[in-house]
Amino acid sequence: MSDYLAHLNPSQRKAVEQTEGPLMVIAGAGSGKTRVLTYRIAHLLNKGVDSFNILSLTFTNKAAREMKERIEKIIGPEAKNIWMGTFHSVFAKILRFEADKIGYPSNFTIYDSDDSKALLRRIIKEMSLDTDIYKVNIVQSRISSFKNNLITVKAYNNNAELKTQDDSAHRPQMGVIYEKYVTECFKSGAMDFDDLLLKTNELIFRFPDVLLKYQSRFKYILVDEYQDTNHSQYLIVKALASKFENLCVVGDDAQSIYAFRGANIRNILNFKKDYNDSKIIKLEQNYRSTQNIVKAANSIISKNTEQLEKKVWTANDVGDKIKVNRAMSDNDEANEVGSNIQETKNRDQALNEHFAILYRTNAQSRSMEEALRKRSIPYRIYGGLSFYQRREVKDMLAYLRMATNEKDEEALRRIINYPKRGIGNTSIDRITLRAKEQNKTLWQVVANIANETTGINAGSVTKIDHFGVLIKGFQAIANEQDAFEVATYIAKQSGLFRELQSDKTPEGISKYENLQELLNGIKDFVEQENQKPEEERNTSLSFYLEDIALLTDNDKQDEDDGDHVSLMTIHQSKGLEYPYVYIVGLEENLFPSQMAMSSRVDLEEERRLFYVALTRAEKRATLSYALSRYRWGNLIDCEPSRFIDEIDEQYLDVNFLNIKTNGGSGTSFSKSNYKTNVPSRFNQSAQKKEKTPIKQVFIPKNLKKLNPNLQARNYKEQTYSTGMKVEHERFGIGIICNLEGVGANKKISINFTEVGEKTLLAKFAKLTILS
DNA sequence: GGAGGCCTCGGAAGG
DNA sequence: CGAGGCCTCC
Repeated sequence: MSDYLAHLNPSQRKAVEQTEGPLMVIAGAGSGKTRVLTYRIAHLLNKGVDSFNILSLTFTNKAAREMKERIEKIIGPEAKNIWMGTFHSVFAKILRFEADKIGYPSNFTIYDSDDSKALLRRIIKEMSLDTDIYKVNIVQSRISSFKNNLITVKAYNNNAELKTQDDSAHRPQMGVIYEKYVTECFKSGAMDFDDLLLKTNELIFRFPDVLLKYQSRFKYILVDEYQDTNHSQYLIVKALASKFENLCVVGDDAQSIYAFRGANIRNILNFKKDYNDSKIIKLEQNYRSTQNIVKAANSIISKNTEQLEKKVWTANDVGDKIKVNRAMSDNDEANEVGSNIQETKNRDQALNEHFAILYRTNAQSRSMEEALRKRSIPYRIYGGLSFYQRREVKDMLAYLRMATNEKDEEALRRIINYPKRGIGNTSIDRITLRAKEQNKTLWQVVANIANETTGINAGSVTKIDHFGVLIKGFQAIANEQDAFEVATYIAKQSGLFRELQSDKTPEGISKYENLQELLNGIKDFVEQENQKPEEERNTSLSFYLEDIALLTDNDKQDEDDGDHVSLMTIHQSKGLEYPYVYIVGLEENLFPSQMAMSSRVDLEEERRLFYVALTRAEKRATLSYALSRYRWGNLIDCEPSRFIDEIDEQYLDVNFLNIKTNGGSGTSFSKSNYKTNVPSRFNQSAQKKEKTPIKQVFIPKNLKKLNPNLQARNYKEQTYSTGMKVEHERFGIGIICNLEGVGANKKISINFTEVGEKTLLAKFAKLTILS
């Protein structure tokens, strides 16, 4: 390992050797960033730094894992002691350790965004708010941005500006929703992803001794993809590094494509101001791409106003010019790509894995997929629904969660009636109401249902009681046996296994297989733990759940990695490289996205996205657009993207004339063209919806659900006879013309004045007897 | 209580 | 067009 410095160019070498003090490395695309990071850590250890004193933060598990593997290769098992992981996983670990200080149990649940959404949906509904205005996605991203900017509920309520924003977006209840959401999460012993950062901030700012402990421990801190950090992450890093200031951040402002989810590009642009005696090293030599690609990419990114100055260059061949293709339709475009891949494979003897097709939106994958399938070219689509987000997997995990954290309300709601066990919405609403009245958790009511006054009928009480006993049984063994034994037991006893096994549809079979796969994963986990020395070993279910809470699809390792063409969104392609890259759908309103057109800031992010796309290519890049494409079932006309015009012509190989349709000289957009006076996209969508009549008038709809008395009245058994005049909520007035069956199955036929004859079940037809 | 039809709405995505 | 939440109807 001693000659590792010889593998580096002068700037890379400086970045590795400059170990003391704040350092920012601006790493251009393809400039050997990962190499620098790994060698830097190796160098620290080589110099005698204790591996326990190093903290290395990344954004994805994949990046963390890869780096760990590479470092292990260089320095051996010593690498295992380094704290290396994503922001979320590292701070979740610390939070579990210090949980009691902020009032959380150490086995707190981590709510994923589906859990958060379900909770928010319920809160909005309970408050009887207009769901067209209080859209879950908007509310969620708003709360997320509060948290990522350390705006607690209290801070929100003291912040006139934010409140005004929400008021003018017709969402004056935002603060109340936020407050309820936070309270519910806390009651459930749950943190969402943003909490992992927010609570870490709370922890280190409220408890100086805790901060000092970790400051002293992490003498050397490295942060990868610094341009993607949000404010919350920025503050944590700053606090932890403030004792030793041996902080090395690596990033590329030109590749910042996550501002939309809160990343703050200012963190990288302001590094110099934040750390007085900081050094900045630029890695400008690109080892990946041809000259044409590098220069074309530079010519695009130069259109952005705000960036750190750097000159990315390459010593590689000039290479082919960038091809621009035009197609009549999305399918034509896909066929062109398909046949082009076929030709290239034949001519250059390229493998499938040398090709990537990149697009702006996932919906574009379908036509590409068809074109490849037609030619029998193996492909793999990346992205889509992650394994852990699949319904059947989440159902199983919900059982496991209930077994370890009984307060977890989202988990309870998910499984209380799945598989079907006859506990319906009415019962659940009554349990909810009782829990509210008694200030208990749902589980406390469920677990003791026989002694709770809920108004639930005896039959349902028995069913709920059975459910409670079932879960108690799971809880009892959760700490006694290892995760795999517990999970297998739960899969059988809960009825989940039976439920999925009985479904013989293709989807059902695949669900069953997914459940099996989950169990296999748990088995692997247990086996891995068993290989560890006894004092480090932890095969418990709760430890398993902590382990996977922060995993995502890409983290499930190497599923059949045959030779295939890769299809993915540009966002997913970040950090990857391919000899041949096709960037498709270069059309106005698609790329740049329609939603990014109204502000310069958004448009610049789209442009950086294009920069990322182009710089994935090593040998050849091909751009294409279609003149028409199906979007949501409609055929629409398309115009070529302004981004094509923005590339310096000398690097382009345009296969037809007249691509410029924007009225002459393509590069002459003025700033005012991009910028209209739309204050924010929140306001925008609210204004659009203003005409919608406000639903709040119909409050009773929701009240009824929560008020057992009202509900009971409707269900009261009534005696009907033929000839009676009755009124139905929806069908209006009618005369009973026939009665059939007895008790619960009694059916009533009614001849309604307005809608004619209907047959209804007596117990559900909410009839009022008129005469 | 629950199966199935209706309606709505749609960005990119890490943890 | 397609997925998923919601509502209806038995």
